[in-house]
Amino acid sequence: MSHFGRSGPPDIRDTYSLLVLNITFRTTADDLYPLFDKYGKVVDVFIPRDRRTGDSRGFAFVRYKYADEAQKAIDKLDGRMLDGREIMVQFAKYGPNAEKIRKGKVMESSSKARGRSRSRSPRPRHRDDYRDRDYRRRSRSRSRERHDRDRPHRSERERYRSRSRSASPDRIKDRLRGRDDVERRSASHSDRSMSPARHSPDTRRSISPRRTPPSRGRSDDEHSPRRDNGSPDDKPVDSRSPSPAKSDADV
DNA sequence: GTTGAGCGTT
Repeated sequence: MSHFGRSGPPDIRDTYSLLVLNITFRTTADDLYPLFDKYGKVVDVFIPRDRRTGDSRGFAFVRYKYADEAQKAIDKLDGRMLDGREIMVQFAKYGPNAEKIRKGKVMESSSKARGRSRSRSPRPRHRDDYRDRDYRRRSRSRSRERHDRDRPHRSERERYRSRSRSASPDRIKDRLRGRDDVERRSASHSDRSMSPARHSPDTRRSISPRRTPPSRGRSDDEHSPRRDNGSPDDKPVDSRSPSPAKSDADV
């Protein structure tokens, strides 16, 4: 898409990766290519996008063939106003495949680079953690995260349970309230009846398209569809010392 | 329709 119609990285043997930050969410590689290409030979321009929405994340990667050109672009494009926003251009530090990058230059597996890389790593673990979180959360915008957190969406499962009223622990609570339960139920009924959405059959489907799946409903119902259990054979260590485990716990 | 610190893909 953003690779000029090509797929995947073209070729990174001796290219300098530049990181462009603070760009607008509408900025595309095509917009950055002519801008950066003016200061040097741009090998490729890539803009990470969200896999869910496909929207730009707000930064792009520009690959230069020579460092002098890249440096020049940084000096010229860094701080430039783009679409009403000041963009920041700097050398990329971490490669897509954790390759050895020095000063934004992508070098092949060099033995000497490895030794130096060790002492030249001020904060490598910080990045690893960030990447893991990124893949899991996939949320780039902090505001959005805060927004989601603001909303105690509770687990969808809990919501469903409240409506289904088929929970065992809830039963105890209901008994304590007794009449409250009746009233609540009545209100729920009234509320449901008042729901105009019920009028539309299409809306009903929109309410929970992936909820209440007759096929895998059982699995989703369970809090832990995947667990270590199931195949104890997978853990030979347990079989080796099943007894001492308790001893250690006591101590 | 929103957002704004950061580091990447078939």
